[in-house]
Amino acid sequence: MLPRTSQTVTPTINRLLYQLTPEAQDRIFPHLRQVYMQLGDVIYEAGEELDYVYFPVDNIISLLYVMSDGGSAEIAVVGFEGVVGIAVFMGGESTPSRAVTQSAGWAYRLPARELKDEFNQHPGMRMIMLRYTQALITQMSQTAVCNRHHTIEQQLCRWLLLSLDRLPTNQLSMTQELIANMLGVRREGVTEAAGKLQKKGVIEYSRGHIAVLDREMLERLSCECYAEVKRETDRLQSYPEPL
Amino acid sequence: MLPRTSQTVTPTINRLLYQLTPEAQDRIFPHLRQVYMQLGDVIYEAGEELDYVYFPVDNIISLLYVMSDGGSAEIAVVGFEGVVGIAVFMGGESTPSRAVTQSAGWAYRLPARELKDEFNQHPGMRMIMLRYTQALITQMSQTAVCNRHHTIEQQLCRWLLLSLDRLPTNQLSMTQELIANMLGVRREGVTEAAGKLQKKGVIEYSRGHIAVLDREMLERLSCECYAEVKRETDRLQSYPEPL
DNA sequence: CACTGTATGTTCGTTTTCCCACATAAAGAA
DNA sequence: TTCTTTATGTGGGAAAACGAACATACAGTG
Repeated sequence: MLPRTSQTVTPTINRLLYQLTPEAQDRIFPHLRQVYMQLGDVIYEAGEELDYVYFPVDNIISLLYVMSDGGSAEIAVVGFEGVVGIAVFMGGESTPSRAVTQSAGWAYRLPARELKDEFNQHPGMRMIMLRYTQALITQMSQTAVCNRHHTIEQQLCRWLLLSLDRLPTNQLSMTQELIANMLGVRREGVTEAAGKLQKKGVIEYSRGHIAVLDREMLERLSCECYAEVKRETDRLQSYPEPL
Repeated sequence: MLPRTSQTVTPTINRLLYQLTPEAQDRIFPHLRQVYMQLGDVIYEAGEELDYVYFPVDNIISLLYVMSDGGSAEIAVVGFEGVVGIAVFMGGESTPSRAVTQSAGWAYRLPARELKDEFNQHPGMRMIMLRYTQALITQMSQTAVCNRHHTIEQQLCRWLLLSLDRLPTNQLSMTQELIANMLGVRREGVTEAAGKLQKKGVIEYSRGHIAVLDREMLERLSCECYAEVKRETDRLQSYPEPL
């Protein structure tokens, strides 16, 4: 049996939706619909036009880039702090990446049209979405740097922390094979890194389940990339002036 | 003496400024000022608030991420097709990356305030800026993937092509040391890759000067990342409907 | 219970890149 | 010219990651 620790966050609603003014909430909420996403569900394919955007609550979506030779790499993850489908308001309508459910759970679905209208007509929604987009850009940049400079073990730590921050528990349902796809490395590389972490008592895992036992240690073993992204995301989502 | 080929593009004005409606141009152009940037000039530091944004004309700006241990990696380049300083309208005011002049030349400088006002008040400017930002996101994502999966030689080809597309000539003034900083690899790695390319007759170089002799071959030797970014950027900057 | 599919562990040789040290050579300054 | 700085070339050893093949071991199914 895998041990549990007290949860650090209990997401009940999406942070972006929460930040909306009451008036904006009155306009938007009627169009929201709760949807449940299973592990592996593809939210959208590369190049696909989006009919809906999704505001995760307790699930995690992975933005994955898949190359023509089958190689892949995760460029960012989205949880309750963000939204999936920024191409809707950025104007491109689609992106070259794929969005896959990395952790099952609930999200709010909003018709693209509604978001677009609110975005175009109300500076409040615009500011929230654009600041989040900048946070996403930061995450992508940092991923690029991380891919260049850090070891698989460091990246695994970063990845676990990113997931942990978006989940209500310290438990992840995820095989090493899938983690390898996200990090864009071989499965064996993840096995080795995970083995080391387990030996150190940082995590415990078994057949698709990972429990984080020592989060502090995990942060120490991670590269600076995790903390950098977290700091910048927090900065961008704490508003000095009221909306 | 390094040979020259006919130039493929002759940037005379920035593409984003060019796309503005005549009315928007009337509002914006009076605030523009031409500035010359020397190789190595730092446009802004990580975390620095921006007073101006810059629309390159025949120069190239590199968005560089520098880590605490001194390691670095370029996450995107900006030329006449774009703008430096998206944090101004994205709302963050600053980014964790540094902007450095990678190729000397002229750019238009615009006070951040003017851009912000136009962006907030006119959908035309908004659409142009946001679509460009999405193109930039694409470039960053692709860089992340490229860093993970491709060899130094492939990445060097991609990098040369990105630069070439933004210059009026086939000549680059750039040492291998600097290229190594951009790619986030060792100088020796670049020396080796560049040596191979020269042996193949694709490029010719000498002490800080590189001439591309066979662009077609360069594209063949590059990974798919170059073509992907170019295609998506072109898509995002060709507007199906008029502004 | 045995069976089967899936997740993880392990090994070996190879490739790529890294780190370090030093050699060579061109460009500019004195 | 000579000296110095800077750019590039080269080589040896180490580390990290890769590719492939195979071993083990758990979980769910019948």
